[in-house]
Amino acid sequence: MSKSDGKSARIATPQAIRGTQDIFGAEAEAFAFVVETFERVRKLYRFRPAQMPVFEKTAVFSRSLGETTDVVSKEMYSFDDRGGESLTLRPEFTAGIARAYLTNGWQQYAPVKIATHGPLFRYERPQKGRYRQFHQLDAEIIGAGEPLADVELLCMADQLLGELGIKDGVTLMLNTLGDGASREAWRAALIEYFEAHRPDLSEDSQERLRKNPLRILDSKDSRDHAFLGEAPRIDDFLSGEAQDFFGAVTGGLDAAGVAWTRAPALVRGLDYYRHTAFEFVTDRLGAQGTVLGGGRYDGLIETLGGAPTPAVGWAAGIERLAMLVGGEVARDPLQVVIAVEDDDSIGVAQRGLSALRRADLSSELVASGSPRKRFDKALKMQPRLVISASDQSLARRLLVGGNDDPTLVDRVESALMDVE
RNA sequence: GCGAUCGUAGCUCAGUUGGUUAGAGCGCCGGUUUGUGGUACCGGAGGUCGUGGGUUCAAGACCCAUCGAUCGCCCCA
Repeated sequence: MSKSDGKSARIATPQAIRGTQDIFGAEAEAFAFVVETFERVRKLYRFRPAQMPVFEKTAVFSRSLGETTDVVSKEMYSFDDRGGESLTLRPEFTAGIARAYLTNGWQQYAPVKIATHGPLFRYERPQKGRYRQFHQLDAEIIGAGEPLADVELLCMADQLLGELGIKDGVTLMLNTLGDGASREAWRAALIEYFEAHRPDLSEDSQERLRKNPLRILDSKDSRDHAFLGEAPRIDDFLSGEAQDFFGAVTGGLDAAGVAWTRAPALVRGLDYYRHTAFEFVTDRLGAQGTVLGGGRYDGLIETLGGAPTPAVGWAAGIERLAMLVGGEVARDPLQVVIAVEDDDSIGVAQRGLSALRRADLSSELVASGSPRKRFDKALKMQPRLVISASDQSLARRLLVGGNDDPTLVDRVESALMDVE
């Protein structure tokens, strides 16, 4: 076969799907750090681990999120399976957890604190910190109607951000949407108010007026800003109970030493939210400012056919948290490298490598390339200790670094005791 | 779904108003040197210039389309 034939037979490498990511290197270290930190904090707050399927019957999401929301109407990955049933890759955690709570009888554990994390899917235009397959941390308390639950969740979120070392520049924006009656009265007043100014609103907000009037409040269009100051405020529609509830939440946060800022225009995109709504926001991620968000969703379980059940929860984008953590995450240090400086010593090197790893010492072997360059190659890997394998022994050792853990040498010696 | 910017070795980038065989640094591989806190020198491999059309005697460069990335809008974590 000629050379040109070989070229024409070349196989094209399939591309990754738009909006998906291959995470490696520093990004992967940061990602893992976020998940590990979440797991640790999760245990401190005694949230129970749970795993839900990545796909559900489409109704799980369409019913709970509302048919008209953008998420349901144009952002879901839905498909028919071989049996003709419409399934959907989960665009969020909450609906699936609520479904699992009902179908598995988790009521018996109520109030139950659940934490999970994993991939979510939304068909959106990708940009910084926003992907079609993205990953979230999630914490929920189901079956608890007390403001104490809201406070616990917020404390947990605050501590998580603290332990990730990213609290600088991140603020907790807090609001209440009131109970169902408060929320509806406020919503009606907002519609009436904005309807009167309809012709002067931006095109987007005219559309919002029809689909999601609360969202006009955080419009970025300057044409809308003139009307926001005079707009009806939720505080004027709160029932006594709703006021007390919010007061208990803010009081609890103050007692716990969690800083917060009242954000009267903060609303939730999804209809099932009541009472507490919150977002931890930053100005360091461009348009994707929300780093963690959630609230109380007392109405959700009913929309899935369950008994009225109070619940609160939050979710946080792992990619966004990882970006804030940035390059501050170091890889786990490499403890030992064995440089095989002549090929006759490969056997003793392999025996030594196994012994080191069984002794819980992270180790690598350098046995390829020019033998004379292997020691330099080992040094370049920045281990704590380099062992030279030559003349069929592991005799020569070099500690790398000034402030070494003296026990490392002892551990290596005892691990290698039977090798030579 | 809308608008804008950008796609050249593994990575970061250069490539003049279109003009021979597309370059550099880093990284990788090999040789020599050094003989151990990351040496120095020499050599080598590696590119359908995102992809497909078009204009032209001639396209990495210009035009169109497409795919992807980035930054906004929308939406949302």
